[in-house]
Amino acid sequence: MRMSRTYVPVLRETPSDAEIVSHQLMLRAGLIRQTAAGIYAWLPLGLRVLQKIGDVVRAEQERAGAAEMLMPTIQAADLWRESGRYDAYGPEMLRIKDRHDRDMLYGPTNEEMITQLFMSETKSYRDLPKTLYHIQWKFRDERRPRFGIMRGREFLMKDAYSFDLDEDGMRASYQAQFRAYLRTFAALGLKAVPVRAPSGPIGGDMSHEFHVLADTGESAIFYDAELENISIEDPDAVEKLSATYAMEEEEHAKVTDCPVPAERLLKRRGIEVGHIFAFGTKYTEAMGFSVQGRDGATVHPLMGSYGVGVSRLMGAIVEACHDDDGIVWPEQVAPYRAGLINLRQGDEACDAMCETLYGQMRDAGVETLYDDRDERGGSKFACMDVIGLPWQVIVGPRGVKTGVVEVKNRRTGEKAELSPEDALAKVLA
RNA sequence: CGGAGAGUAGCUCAGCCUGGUAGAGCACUGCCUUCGGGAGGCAGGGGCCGGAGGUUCGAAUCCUCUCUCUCCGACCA
Repeated sequence: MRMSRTYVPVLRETPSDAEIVSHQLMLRAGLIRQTAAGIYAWLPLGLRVLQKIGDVVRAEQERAGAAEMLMPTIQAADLWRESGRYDAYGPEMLRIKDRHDRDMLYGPTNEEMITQLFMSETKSYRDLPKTLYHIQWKFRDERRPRFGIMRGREFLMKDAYSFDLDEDGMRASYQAQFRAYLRTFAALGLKAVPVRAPSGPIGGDMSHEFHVLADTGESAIFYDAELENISIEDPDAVEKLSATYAMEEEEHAKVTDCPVPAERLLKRRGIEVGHIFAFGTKYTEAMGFSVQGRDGATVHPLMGSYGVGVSRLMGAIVEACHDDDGIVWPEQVAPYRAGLINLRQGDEACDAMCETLYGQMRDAGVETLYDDRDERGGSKFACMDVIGLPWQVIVGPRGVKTGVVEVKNRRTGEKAELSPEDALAKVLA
């Protein structure tokens, strides 16, 4: 994409109402703009990142055997009356009326809806187990939205729902998602710690929060240093992680005899990006969903639900991946792989070199953002650094004379003068 | 929802206390000089000073109400 064609409103100054660095940088890099309290528009660059995060999430859900679908954002209040949550939910739920004065709502989550959809054609134990998910916009009318996209009112979330015949099955579904989460966060280049979550009507070991470690995280977590030695490649990773001490500050405070020796107990800050829990028959009972078992008896399937804050993840990634000059995107989610900088737009030789390279990069499958604007070099450098693409290919009159371009790695700052062919190879590798 | 603060140019902000022709830097437009890490000069464009009432000869400025946004706290992917 050419800068001259897209919309990337990079800000030189930090907007005054952005408090944390991820919010500041997302605004400065032209990824998002706020349109109301806690509600954001995703500009071209921001949308690309959002989609890439979604792609990673999808790949791991697919691997875990969860099938993607898509449920609506607007739901009927009657559905929520069936589970009793319409009255229980409180002012966080955005309630609206349609033209016929029917009570509707903008969904904050989808347990009722998935149950209703799934139960209508599911009558036998042979139809289980199943895990379905979607990636959809949610709305929760937070009392106080803050931290930019991290605590917005409207947010993009992956939520999966599992249905099982018995508790062993539910546990297996839960663990499959647990594993998928470990893989997902690792694939995004993040270090995530699964933390035993307080709630969970089923029991302490069936609800976990996943926290991305970042100094600016909202919550403090305590965990056994041993946890960091557990590889997610380990076939028993889920069991081992589940058995390793990790608690949020509040819960940790309640623990009277912590099993971890003081020198092994780490305190870190984290951003909650995922939450999984199993809740059994709560909704299947309330909504009258039962299937017939092998023995002919009817049973209520056991459910679990598994959320990932897709839009929040973007904030968490920026929080974890930036330096003084701007964002430093992990390759998997960078809006483009490379930025092509023409230092002398309008110079015949520079333009020609850039156009050739741009075409070659495209043909080689390198997603490229070409800064073809008539701007000074210095401003293009700064702009590209803020945006934070993994690679920069810099074409200037000095190098063009001798047939070389400069390739810079955004993360390491390493620069090399190379022939265009070698530059392309470097960016590809 | 309690407490605090802010709304003036696209962005960052001054002006308000003490009422009297609406400002600066950056950004934007044109020209010149520049051009390898957010250059310099000259000339321009751009504002119902968040909104509504009030006080006054006169309100960005004082008073009242209201809307919006931000921060702190209690709640949450």
